Amino acid sequence: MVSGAHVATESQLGRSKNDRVITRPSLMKELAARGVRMTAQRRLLVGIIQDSPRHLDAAALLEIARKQDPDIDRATVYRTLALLKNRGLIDELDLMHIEGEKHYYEAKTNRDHCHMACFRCGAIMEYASSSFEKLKAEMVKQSGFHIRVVRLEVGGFCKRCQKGVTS
Amino acid sequence: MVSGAHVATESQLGRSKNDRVITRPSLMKELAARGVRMTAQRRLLVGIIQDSPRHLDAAALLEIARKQDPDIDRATVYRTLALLKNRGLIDELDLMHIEGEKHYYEAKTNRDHCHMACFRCGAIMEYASSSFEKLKAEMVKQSGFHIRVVRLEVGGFCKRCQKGVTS
DNA sequence: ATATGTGCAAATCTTTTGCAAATTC
DNA sequence: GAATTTGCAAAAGATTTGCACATAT
Repeated sequence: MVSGAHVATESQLGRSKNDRVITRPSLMKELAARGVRMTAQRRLLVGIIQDSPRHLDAAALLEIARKQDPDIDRATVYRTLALLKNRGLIDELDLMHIEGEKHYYEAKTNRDHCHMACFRCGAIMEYASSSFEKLKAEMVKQSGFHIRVVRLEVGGFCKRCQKGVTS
Repeated sequence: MVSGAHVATESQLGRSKNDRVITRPSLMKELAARGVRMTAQRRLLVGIIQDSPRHLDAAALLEIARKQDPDIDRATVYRTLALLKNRGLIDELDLMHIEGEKHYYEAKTNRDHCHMACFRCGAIMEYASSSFEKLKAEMVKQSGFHIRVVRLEVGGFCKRCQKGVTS
């Protein structure tokens, strides 16, 4: 695939065709495979992250989780996120700090992809392409660096918002 | 330039040849061109950012600045960084949160480049290549997104640290 | 002279931590 | 039953803000 590229809004994630498809392996299975002890809270939080159509920050995740379990604590959310992050099961995003300094999370996908954040409307678009894979391969080859995590984020203005941009 | 790529440690920045050279336009001139009012503190802070061979966080910048002007305040540092960031004159980096949640800054360079952070030794390597430029061009073309800022960061293990990595 | 920038101190926002009680394997 | 996880409450780290005074053009 030479020019293959795919732009997807979050809700379209996984619906494109062939090798452009972005999928998310089951977090639950990955945790089981790693022999991680599962508690009720972990199952709840992991399930929410797995299924969320949008990128959640810790506060949003907590809020959603509390609908199921009002007693769940902020600290548990952070501890679970750390657990998942350390095992490489979720990616951490800033989304160009479009809103505060908090972090956003998403279940690791089969392909690394870029997040494009619109400074005007706040939309987040995802972009995966073979060019990105090539760039990564090139970096590895030329530097000998062993890549664990990649984060490519772009800030600017989406197509719709470009008209009338002043600042 | 097809396979052209350049890996540089921070101190090597700008020393590679031809179109691989990474340079930093003068912040001072850019500010003047934008008609920004210059104060003694701004000159001091901007000069430090311009000349620093390493990526500075707000606290480090403050500390260095205080050697020249012991009265300069943290708030001024943050306000100056915001000014530069808003005008697109500096880039903000996380360096994969290799050390806390703070941000690091660098004067905008003529070419976007990737930062590779080694989780073991903490080294930061920079990587610019035509492939990166191509990827950006492709994103713009396919999505219609107008790019203002790009951030590509990689975490992992540098060549030297790969032997004996367990976790 | 007027608009803008600064220091100070307090506030805010996000994330982390120590510890006793609860839960999992 | 031993080891791990949780809630709570407090702390920590990074950044922002209101306001009276100082500075730049």
